[in-house]
Amino acid sequence: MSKKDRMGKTTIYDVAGAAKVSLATVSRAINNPEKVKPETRERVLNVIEELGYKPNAFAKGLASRKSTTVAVLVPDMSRASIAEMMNGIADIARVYKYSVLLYILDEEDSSEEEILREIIAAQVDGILYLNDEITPQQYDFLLNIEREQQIPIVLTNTTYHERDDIPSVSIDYERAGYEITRKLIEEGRKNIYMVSTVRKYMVNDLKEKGYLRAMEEAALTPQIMRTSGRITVNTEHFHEYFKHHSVDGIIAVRDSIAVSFINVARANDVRVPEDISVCGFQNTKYARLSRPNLTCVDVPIYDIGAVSMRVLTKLMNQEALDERIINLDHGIVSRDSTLND
Amino acid sequence: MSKKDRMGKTTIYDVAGAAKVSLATVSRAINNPEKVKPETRERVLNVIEELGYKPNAFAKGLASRKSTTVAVLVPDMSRASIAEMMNGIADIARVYKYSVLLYILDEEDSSEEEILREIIAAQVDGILYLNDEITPQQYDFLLNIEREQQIPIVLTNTTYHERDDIPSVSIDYERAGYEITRKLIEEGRKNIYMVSTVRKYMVNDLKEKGYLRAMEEAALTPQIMRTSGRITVNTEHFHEYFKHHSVDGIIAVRDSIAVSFINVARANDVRVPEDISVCGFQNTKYARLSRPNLTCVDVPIYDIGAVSMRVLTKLMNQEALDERIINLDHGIVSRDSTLND
DNA sequence: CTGAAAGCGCTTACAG
DNA sequence: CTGAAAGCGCTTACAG
Repeated sequence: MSKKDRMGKTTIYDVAGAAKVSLATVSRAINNPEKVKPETRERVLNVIEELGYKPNAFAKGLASRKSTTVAVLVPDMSRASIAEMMNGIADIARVYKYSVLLYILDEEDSSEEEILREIIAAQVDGILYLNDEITPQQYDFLLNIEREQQIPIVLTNTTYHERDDIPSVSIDYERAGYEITRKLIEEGRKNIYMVSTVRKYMVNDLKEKGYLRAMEEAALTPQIMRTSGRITVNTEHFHEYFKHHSVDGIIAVRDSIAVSFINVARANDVRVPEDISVCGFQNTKYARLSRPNLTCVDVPIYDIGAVSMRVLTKLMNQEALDERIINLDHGIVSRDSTLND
Repeated sequence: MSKKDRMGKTTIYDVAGAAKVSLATVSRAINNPEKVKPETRERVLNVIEELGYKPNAFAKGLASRKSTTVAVLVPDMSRASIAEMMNGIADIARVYKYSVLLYILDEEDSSEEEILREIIAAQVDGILYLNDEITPQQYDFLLNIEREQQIPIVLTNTTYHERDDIPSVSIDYERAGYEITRKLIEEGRKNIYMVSTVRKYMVNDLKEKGYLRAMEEAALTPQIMRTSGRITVNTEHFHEYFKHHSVDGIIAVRDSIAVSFINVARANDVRVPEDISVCGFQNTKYARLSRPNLTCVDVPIYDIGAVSMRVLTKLMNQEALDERIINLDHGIVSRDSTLND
C-alpha cells in the first residue's frame, strides 16, 4: 500500500503501533521533541514520514484547546491593498504553521458582530482585523473579545486614534500625508486639494490630518473633496470640479482615484504635470500603468501583512511586544505626474 | 452574567442542563430539528439563544467527521481576478454556512503536494482549486484526492482540456478568444498578434486556441508573442517589437498587459485605435482607467467564484450535477481602443 | 421522541 | 524518558 493510498487516514495509533511506542510518545515526538530520547524520536519521525501521517486538526484542536488557526477579517477583497496584504499574511502564517480562515465582510451583511461570534466559535488562536472603518462600538467589541475570550487581535494597516489597547501594524499615514503635501508645496503649488472618500476610513482620516497640517503650516487653504471610489461617479464629479475650481495640485487617497483624475484633467486640456501635479497613495500597478506615471506614497503593503501576522504569532505565544503601535517605513516615489525638479 | 461574558465558552452540557434535556437532544435540536418534539425543540433553541451558545467547531468536526469548511487553493492572491473571485466564493460559502480556509501557493514554496496534504489533514469537506497552471501530474494528484479521500473538488476559472473527472466552472475561453479575434478581423486588421504569457496557464492556452482558429479560418498568419506579467519587462519587450514587426491588432490575455502595450504604442507614436486595435481580457478596473478605454472580453469573475462554490456545496451534499463542465456566459465590451464601426 | 454510552483522534498531567 | 488514562465537546447508533 503506497503512501498515497491512505494519505490523511493514518492516525496516531497507526504510528504508535508501527514505531512500537505509545501514542503519548508519538504526540511528544511531534510537539515536544526535546522530551523524548533521540533514538525514539528518530524512529517515530521516520514512521511518520513513511506513513505520510498528518495529525487530525480537529482532534488536536479539541484536546489542546488551540487551533493553530487564525482568522483574517477583511472588507471587500477586491481592494488592491487587501489582496497584496493577504500574500504577506499567508506567507508568514505558513512559516509559523498557522492556517488562515478567511472572513469577508459583506456590504449588505450588516452584522460584523455575528461574524466575530462565528470566529470565536471557530476557536481561532488569533484575529487579524483588516477593516479600517472602525467605529467606537466596534473597537469596544474587539477589545471585549480580546479581554474576555483571551484571543489576541492585531489591527492590520490601520490604527484607532492613538490607542494601543489593540496592537496595530501600519505606516504613519499622517506623516505620509504631510510629506506628500509638502512635496507639492515645495513645487510651488498653492491650490492643492485632497481627494478623499465619502466613507470614513481611519487611514484616510490620517492622510487628511497630515495634509491639513502641512497646508496650515504653509498658510494655504486646505480643501478636501470627497468622492466615492467608483470610477464613473468620480469622473463626473471631477469634470464638475474643473468647471468651478482652480486647482494646481491633487493628492488622492488612492492611486486609482488619482488616475481617474489625471484622465479627466487631460480630457479638460489640463496638462499633467505642467498645469497640475497629481499624486496618489499606495504605489499599485495602477500607478505604473498610468500615463503619465503616477507619483505616490509607497506603502509596503506586503510587509504590513507579514509583520502583523508575525506580531500576532508573538501575542499567541504570550511573548511581549516591544511596541504596540508599529509603523513601518514608507517612501515617496517621484514619477511623471509631479514636477520633481 | 451577560451574554457577552461567556460568549463562546458555553458547552452543550450547559445548554442541556438549562433546558433540562440530555445533550443528545440538544445536538438533535440543532442538527436534526425534525427529530425532536416541537416543544422541546423550542425550549432548547431558546436556551441556546439565551446563552449565546455556539457549538465548538473542533468537537463537532471530530465527532461528525465533517468540518463545514472548504479549502480554497489559490496562486498569488494579488492577481486581480483571484481577489474578485474570492468575494463570490465567500458570499456563497456564508449562505451555506461553510468556513473558508485560504491556502496561497507560494512561488518558492515548491510543494503544492505538501499543501494538499495539509488541506486533507485539515479535514475540509471540499476544495476549490483556483490554480490554472495544471500539469498532468497535478491533475492526477487532484483526482487521487477526490477518489481516495472522497473530498469533492471544483476547478474554478479553469478547465483541464476537456476532461470532466473534476468538475469545473469557467467561461468558454476558447470561444471568447475566437470572438475577440473575429472582432479585430472584421475591423479589417490583418497583422493581429496575441500577447500571451511565458508561463503556461490553461486559460491562456484556450484563449490562444480560439485565436488560432479564427486566424486560420480567415487565412491570416497567427503570431503569438509571449511575455512576462511584469510591467517593466513587458515595456521593454514591446518596444523591441515595434522596431521589428508590423502590427495592427493586439489581443492581450490580460487587461494590464494590454494597457502596458497601449502605453508603449503611444510612446512610439502609434495611434490607438487608428493605427492599431488593442484589446484585453477580463474587464478589470485597468480597462476603465486606461486611455483610451480598453475594449475587452468581459469575464464574470465574481459569478465564477460564486457558482463554483455553489457547485461544491452540491457535491458535498452528494447531489447530482447537471453538467460537470460549466461555462458561464461572457461578453465583449467595445470601448475606445478598437475601431467599433 | 428521548437518553445512556461509545467513540471521534488527539494532549497532558500523573506515575513510574 | 515513557506509558496508562482521563478528558476535550461533540455525534450517533442503539435501546427504550
